Amino acid sequence: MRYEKGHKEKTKQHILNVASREFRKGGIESVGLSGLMESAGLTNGAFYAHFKSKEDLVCEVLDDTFKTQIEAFKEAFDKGFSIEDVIKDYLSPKRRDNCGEACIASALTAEIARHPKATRKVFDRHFESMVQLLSSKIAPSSAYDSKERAISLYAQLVGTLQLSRVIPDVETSNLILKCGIESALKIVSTK
Amino acid sequence: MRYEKGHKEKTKQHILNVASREFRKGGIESVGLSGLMESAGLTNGAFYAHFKSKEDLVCEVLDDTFKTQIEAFKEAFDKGFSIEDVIKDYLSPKRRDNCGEACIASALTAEIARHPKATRKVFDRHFESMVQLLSSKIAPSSAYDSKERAISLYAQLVGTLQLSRVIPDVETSNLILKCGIESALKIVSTK
DNA sequence: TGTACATCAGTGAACGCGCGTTCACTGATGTAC
DNA sequence: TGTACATCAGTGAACGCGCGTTCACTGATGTAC
Repeated sequence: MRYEKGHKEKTKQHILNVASREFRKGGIESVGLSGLMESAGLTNGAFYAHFKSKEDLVCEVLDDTFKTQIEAFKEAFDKGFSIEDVIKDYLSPKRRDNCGEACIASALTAEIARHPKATRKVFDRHFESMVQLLSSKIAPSSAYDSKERAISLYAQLVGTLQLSRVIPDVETSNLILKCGIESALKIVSTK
Repeated sequence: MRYEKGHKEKTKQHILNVASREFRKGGIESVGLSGLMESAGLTNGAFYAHFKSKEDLVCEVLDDTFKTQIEAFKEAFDKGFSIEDVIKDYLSPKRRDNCGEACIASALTAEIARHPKATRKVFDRHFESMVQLLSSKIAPSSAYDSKERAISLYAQLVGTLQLSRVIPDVETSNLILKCGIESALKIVSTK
């Protein structure tokens, strides 16, 4: 064949990576498929050799990126980073300012809430994994309690990052990050 | 004149109300101006008699709705409702399910973060008012501390409502609301 | 070994459609003389 | 009192443009005989 084995899979993964970055940066709706394929170094027509529709792409991006980000958290924990470290990294100015490389939930939750149920189920699946991972790192009193605190924590993280991004004044924005970290640390600490 | 005095102002306010609801329901980008004007009982061409551009409409909606919602909070407090009551109402299934009538920040923060600085400044102005109002209702240790807790609280509220909306499973979604309330109550309580 | 055909990732023009925006026009009213 | 004109909120067709999607085609390779 013209292309080496696994070429198509590589191309698809490349499109997924480019789409994930552009979605997080500009929102799903603002990304056009022609522009996206051009960014990926291909032409518009090739899109449908890889995906059934734009909504199909959204599902695949959500699945792939969320999974990757949970894996990254796991790796951080495996390397010895604490949940406190992870919180501080998540709510860092770097994450705030580089939306395209940051948490997909912080960028797209509100928009995906308006997508079809099938798409939201993909989100749900990974949300559950994320909560499970976070709760396993929260100092336990009981398993149930840890899960509840993991959910609160995740909501705090997502809400904080979003507010810090919308506020144009950098000092206020930094204060928001600081408050989010403070609150998140309280949530994970045993009392 | 053909129309009674104040007619144009009434029409403009009506367009603002319709736009606010549609923006919160479907996101700003998904709302077309022709459809919007039709929903308001007018034709597309009339739009530019009231607004300079779609972005101008976004600013005016943001200004008007955010102001109204802060007023509504104030009125609730004046009527004797506590901050705990307000939190429970904010994170109720009713607010989650009626996006078009709920908090504009929970619906549009992520999208507005991608809008021009001028638009985000409108958000900023009301965010500061909201924080001030909330902090005045948080049991004080020091004024600064109350402000920080008000910011954390607002981020918790926004993040929780968004996550509860994206999750299709109603039980999980209710659990998210419950966890958000729990965490929010901890933030406002003196310790 | 040489030729005819099958495969298939990617090309690029075209489809109908709705977008934000513009603008000449309508028509009911108020004003001037 | 009657007529001519100004006002102005709203109408509705039209603009160029980019959207998601379709599809006939390309061309390099592998396979069959």
